[in-house]
Amino acid sequence: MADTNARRGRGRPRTFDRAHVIDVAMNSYWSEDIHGLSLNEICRRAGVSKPGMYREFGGEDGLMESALAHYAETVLAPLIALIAAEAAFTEVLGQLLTFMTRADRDRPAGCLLAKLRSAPSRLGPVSQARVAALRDTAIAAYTDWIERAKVRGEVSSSIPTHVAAALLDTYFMTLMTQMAAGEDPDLVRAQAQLALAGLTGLDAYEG
Amino acid sequence: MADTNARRGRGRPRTFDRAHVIDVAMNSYWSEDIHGLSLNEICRRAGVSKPGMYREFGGEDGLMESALAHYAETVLAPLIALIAAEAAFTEVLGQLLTFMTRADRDRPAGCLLAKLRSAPSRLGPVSQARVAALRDTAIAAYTDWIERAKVRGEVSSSIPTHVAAALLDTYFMTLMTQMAAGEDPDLVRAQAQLALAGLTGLDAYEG
DNA sequence: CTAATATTATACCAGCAAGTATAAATACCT
DNA sequence: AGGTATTTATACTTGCTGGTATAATATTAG
Repeated sequence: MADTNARRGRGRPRTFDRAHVIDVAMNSYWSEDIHGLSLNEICRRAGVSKPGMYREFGGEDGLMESALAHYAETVLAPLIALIAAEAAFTEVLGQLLTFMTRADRDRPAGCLLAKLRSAPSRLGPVSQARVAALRDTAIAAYTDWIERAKVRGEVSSSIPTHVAAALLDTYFMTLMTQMAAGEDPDLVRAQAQLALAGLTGLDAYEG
Repeated sequence: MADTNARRGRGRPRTFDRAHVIDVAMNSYWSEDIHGLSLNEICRRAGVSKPGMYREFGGEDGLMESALAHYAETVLAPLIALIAAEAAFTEVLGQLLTFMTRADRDRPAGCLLAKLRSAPSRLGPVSQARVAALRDTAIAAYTDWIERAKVRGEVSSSIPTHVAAALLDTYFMTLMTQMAAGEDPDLVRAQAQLALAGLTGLDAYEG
């Protein structure tokens, strides 16, 4: 667990806790305005010197990429797994919407990936590459999801898969941005149900 | 027209062209990354000194608000008028989508209001207030539009008006952000048609 | 006990931001 | 002509940023 400093050799013993720094960075980027959050400030919060940060991550870009990678592993991966599961389309969609519009006290509102995607100028090349890769992963998962649902007749085959996948990607990002902005979860969810009703062919408000 | 300096009195004659400065600022904020665009740079582009800028607009906040107000008058007002017109809901919606997804060489891609709304930390209090007011205006226009369409049976009365209005607001902002990001206009439009199909009850891809 | 080495922490650098003090310039009025 | 009012332009301040040079510190190897 906490033995990030297992290796013993010559030289001054390491006090730099990589995992802790990544955790601080992830939560900071996740919960606050990215444009107003400097590397200096993260160093302060993590109790780490700036040269240490550069030694470990190579700079702001590397730190951001590491934070995003950690976010993908711990937060995004379970959602991708849910999408890949064999369950009814509307069932999975409902679970996703419920999860995304839940006001969770433990974790920040919104989505770190959505934030970084809407602030590309703030990202270095490494972070941008990771953002693009995560986006591709998501699109691929949506594409597979839609195609499976079409086979089952849960999604109309008249809707081009790439359009449906793009809409899921687009709207989930929008939804998480709304949640990050503190908008009313009920209204956010109602909008999403209406926006995504076209996928299933059902009216969101019928019956 | 060009007589912004009509008044003659004592003192050095004014060379500061307010309308020109607002035009430069509007187009700069509209077409470029707001977080990377400094007041210094706009002064340079408009050929104006910084003290002159402060004298005229009070600072960056005032300039931004003036640019946004000019945008609202020249760009947004015609769209609001279109929405307020008495025409079939799907007809107006189609015109709006066509207009918004058109790659116009004359004006920058995207929407200045959408940009400012997604960068609230970059805005001063005056600009923020104007953004909020414009949003309220838009929501009111959407609300009225939806209600008129419901009376005509063009929009199902089972959809709460405030949800429909919120979705229009949300999705138009998203759409314009996508256009500003240079995404494929055809895909952007297809997504929008799918996302808004639930309003009219028609499948976007049926027949 | 010394030398080599790995890590830390302090203090610095250049660049750019928003905002302002101050002095020069150019007009009208008497 | 000379005083007064108004605008302009130069140059400055302060504060922050990402990034780095340098010196102190703490360990192991011999």
